[in-house]
Amino acid sequence: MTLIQEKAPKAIKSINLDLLTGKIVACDASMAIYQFLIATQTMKQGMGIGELRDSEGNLTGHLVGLFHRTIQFMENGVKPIWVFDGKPPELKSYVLDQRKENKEKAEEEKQTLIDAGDLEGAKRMAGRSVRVTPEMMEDAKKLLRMMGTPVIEAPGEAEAQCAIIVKLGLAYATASEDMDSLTFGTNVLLRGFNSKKEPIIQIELDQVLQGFQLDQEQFIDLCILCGCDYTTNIPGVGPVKAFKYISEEGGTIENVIKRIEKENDDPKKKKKYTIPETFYFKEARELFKIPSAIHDKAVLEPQMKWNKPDEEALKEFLVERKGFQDIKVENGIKKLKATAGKTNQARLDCFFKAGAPKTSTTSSKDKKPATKQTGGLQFNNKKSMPAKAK
DNA sequence: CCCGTCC
DNA sequence: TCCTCTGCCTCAAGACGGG
DNA sequence: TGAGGCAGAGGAT
Repeated sequence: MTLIQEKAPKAIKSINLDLLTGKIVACDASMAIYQFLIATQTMKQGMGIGELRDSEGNLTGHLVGLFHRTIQFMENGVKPIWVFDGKPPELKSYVLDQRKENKEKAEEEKQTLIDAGDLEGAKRMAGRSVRVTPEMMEDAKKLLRMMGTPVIEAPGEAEAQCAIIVKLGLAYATASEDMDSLTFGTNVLLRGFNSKKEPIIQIELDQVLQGFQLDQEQFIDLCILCGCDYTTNIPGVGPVKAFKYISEEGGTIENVIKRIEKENDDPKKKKKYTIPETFYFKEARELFKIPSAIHDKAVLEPQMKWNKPDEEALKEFLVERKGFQDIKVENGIKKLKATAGKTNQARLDCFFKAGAPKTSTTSSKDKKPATKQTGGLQFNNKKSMPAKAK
């Protein structure tokens, strides 16, 4: 990320979501669900950590979050597709085991802190111990389908599937916090939905590549060198060295390794880099180049239909089973219905300044949002475009 | 705007 | 000696609406 | 999980 700010500042833009009116956005569902669950945790005096639950004790924070965010998208004429994870690749199991272990540790730690009366600390730990069960995923899919929103079940990682959808031209951008989407080749990445305070950041892949002077394959190797979920990296090599080596050695890790080995033999150099045996860069590279995902446009396209919300089903599910207040559900449905047609017309603005969103190229130290940005998911309905005096 | 509440 | 870079630490992480 | 702040090792000067 800091690399991009440095070498390709033009790739990064701070935007308002209403600039995406008329566009389709592929959203990483697991990521959002996880964030919603964490954000809805609260400290309960004398009772530890509180979460949103239905009468049977199942967590419901993710449903609340998805319900509202989907409505917000639709109200602004942005059509979401929610993409769910399938099976992670084998190479990721090390990372996943690690995370599972951390979660278990955090869970114990949380309990200890609650018993000790340290709710602040317990809340921090609670955030790390959140676990999303298959049932919760199914609830989420059910809800979104009832809302008339497309749900795609990826065979592999959602990130990868989102990127493929965008590459096929079926969506404008991927919404995720994870930079991996760029490695998978999404043209545009939108991030910052996880924070209600910060603005949305748009990152354009072609601008990144241009700034880096790399092609996509070289970029993949760079990302692997910098460290990814699929394999270890080389200790001592961070983003800066990785970029330097990749740039100077023709953009392949094979060449970088050759160079490192040569420099290791050089007695003048003190620093020796050891390439770990577990540096499975070739396998990782393949996963980025040809990820497990639905690549067939003809299979994806029919799944991408936005339907009217199923009012009866939503009430039954959310009110009867999940304990939502019926007035809120009704209001939500009303809003959803009102968006019919709204999503089909691109903003007039877009015709004038084709695809060039309000740029406030966020260079790292531009201070905070200059224009009192109200928050990630709020939209300036006025003046979002400088009217483009013609 | 702040902060309690949503389930 | 200074500077650059990496690695380790810590922290925050939603949306709504009433007051 | 990521982003910002800080310490220390190693190279550059």
